[in-house]
Amino acid sequence: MNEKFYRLPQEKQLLIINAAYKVFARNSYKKAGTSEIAAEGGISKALLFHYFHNKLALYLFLWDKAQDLTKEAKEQYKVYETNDFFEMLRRGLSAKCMLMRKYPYMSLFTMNAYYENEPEIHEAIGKKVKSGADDAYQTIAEKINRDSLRGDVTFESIYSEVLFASEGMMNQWYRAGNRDIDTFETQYRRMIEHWEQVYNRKDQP
Amino acid sequence: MNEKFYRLPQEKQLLIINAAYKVFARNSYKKAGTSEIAAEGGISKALLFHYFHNKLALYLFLWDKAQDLTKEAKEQYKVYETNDFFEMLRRGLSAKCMLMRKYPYMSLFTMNAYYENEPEIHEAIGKKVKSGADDAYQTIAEKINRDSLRGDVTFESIYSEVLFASEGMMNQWYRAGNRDIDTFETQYRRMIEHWEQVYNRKDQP
DNA sequence: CCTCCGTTAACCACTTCGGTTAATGTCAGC
DNA sequence: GCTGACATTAACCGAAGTGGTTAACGGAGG
Repeated sequence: MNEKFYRLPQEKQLLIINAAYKVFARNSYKKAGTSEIAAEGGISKALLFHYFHNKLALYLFLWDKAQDLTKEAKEQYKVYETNDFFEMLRRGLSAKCMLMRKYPYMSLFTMNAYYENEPEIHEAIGKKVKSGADDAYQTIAEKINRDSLRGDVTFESIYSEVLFASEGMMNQWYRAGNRDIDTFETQYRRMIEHWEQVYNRKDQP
Repeated sequence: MNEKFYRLPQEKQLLIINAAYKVFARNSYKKAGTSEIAAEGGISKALLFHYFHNKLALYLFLWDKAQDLTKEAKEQYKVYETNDFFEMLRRGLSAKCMLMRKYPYMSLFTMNAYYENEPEIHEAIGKKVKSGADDAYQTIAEKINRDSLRGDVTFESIYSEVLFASEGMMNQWYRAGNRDIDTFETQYRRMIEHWEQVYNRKDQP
C-alpha cells in the first residue's frame, strides 16, 4: 500500500476503491481480475500496481477499509446507543444505506470475503476477525430491553430471523443489479415496521 | 445435448451434472471454466464436449433440468395441496432438502442463473421463464386459509418476510460451505416453528 | 485379428492472468 | 524555454487458462 494513493483526490480514490469492491464482490478472489479493476476504476493497471503492491495487498486493504467504515458508521448513527430493538434496527439501516450509497459493493464484498476459500485470504482474514458476528449478538442481546418484546418466543430466534431476512433482502437487491438504494431503504423500513407490529408486546399495562 | 449422456450410469450422470451446477453456481457464466467442470466431474473435457455440444448448451440443459426437478419435487411432496401456510412451508422445506441432498448446488445455480448478465444467457433464460416468482405468490395467496393467520399484518408482508429469511438462510449455508444438510433442515424447521408461533391467530373461538 | 466405441492426452489458436518496463505526459521552479 | 521530478500509461512478459478439436488409445464383442 503506497501512501501516494491517499494524496489522490477523494473522488478518484473512491472510484478505484469502488471498482475493486465491485470486482472482488462479484468474483472469487482468484477469478477477480486486476485488469478489470483498473479498467473499471478508470486507471491503467500499471498505476493500480503503483498504488497497491500486489493483488493480495489490495484485497486486504479493502477488507480493513470496510471494517473501519462499518465501525465508524455504527458510531456515527449511534446504533448501539438505544435499548429499543426496533430503533436499533432503524439506525442500523440508516448507517447501512449511507455506506451503500457511497460504497455500493462494500457489504457484498465483506460478506464474501469472510468466506473466501483462497488459503492466503482465508488465513489473513481469519487473523483479523474475532468472530465479529457473535460479538455483535452478545452486545445487542445485553443491551436490548426485552420487556417491550413478546415473551413467547426467545430474543435469539427473533434476532436470527431478522438477520436472515436482512441478508436475503440485501442479496436479492444485489442480484437484481443494486440500482436504486432508496427503494431498498423504504422496503427495508417497511419490513422493520412489520417486525415492530409482530414482535412487540401487546398486553402492556 | 447428446442422447448418449442419458445412457450413462445414473451416478455418473449425477456426478457430471453436480459438477456443472457447482462451477456455474460459484462463478459467473463467463468465468466458469469447462475444464473445471470436467475435472470436478471426473471426466475429460473432450468427453464433456462429446455429451454437450458447447458451454451454452450445457448451461441451458442445467437450467431446464432444474426447472423440471423443482416442479417434480413440489408435486411429489404435495406442496400446494394444503391450505395451511405453515404446512405448506414444511412440505416445501422437505422438497427443497430432498433436492439439495441429491443436487447440492442446484438451487444456488438457479438463483444466479436468473440474474446472469451474459447476454446469450439472459436472453435464453428470459424466454423460458414467465415471472415464476410472482406466479408462485398468486397460487399460494389464493390457496391459503387466512383465518388461522393474525389479521393485523397483511399476508403479503408475511410472505415476503418468510421468503427473504429463507433466501438469507440458504445463502449463508452456501457461503459457509454447504456441508451438513441435516443441520440446515433442522434450523429451517425451527424457524418455521417460530413463524407458526408468531403469525398464527391467537384469539380463535 | 479386427472393428467398434467410449474415452482421453495432447493440442489448437486465442485470451487473460499478475506484474514489469520503458517510455510518455504533465507541471512546477528556474 | 528548459529541466528535473513525478504521475501515468502502452506495451510487453511468461505463465496459465479459455472453449473446443483431433488423433490415438484401450478394451470388449464378433
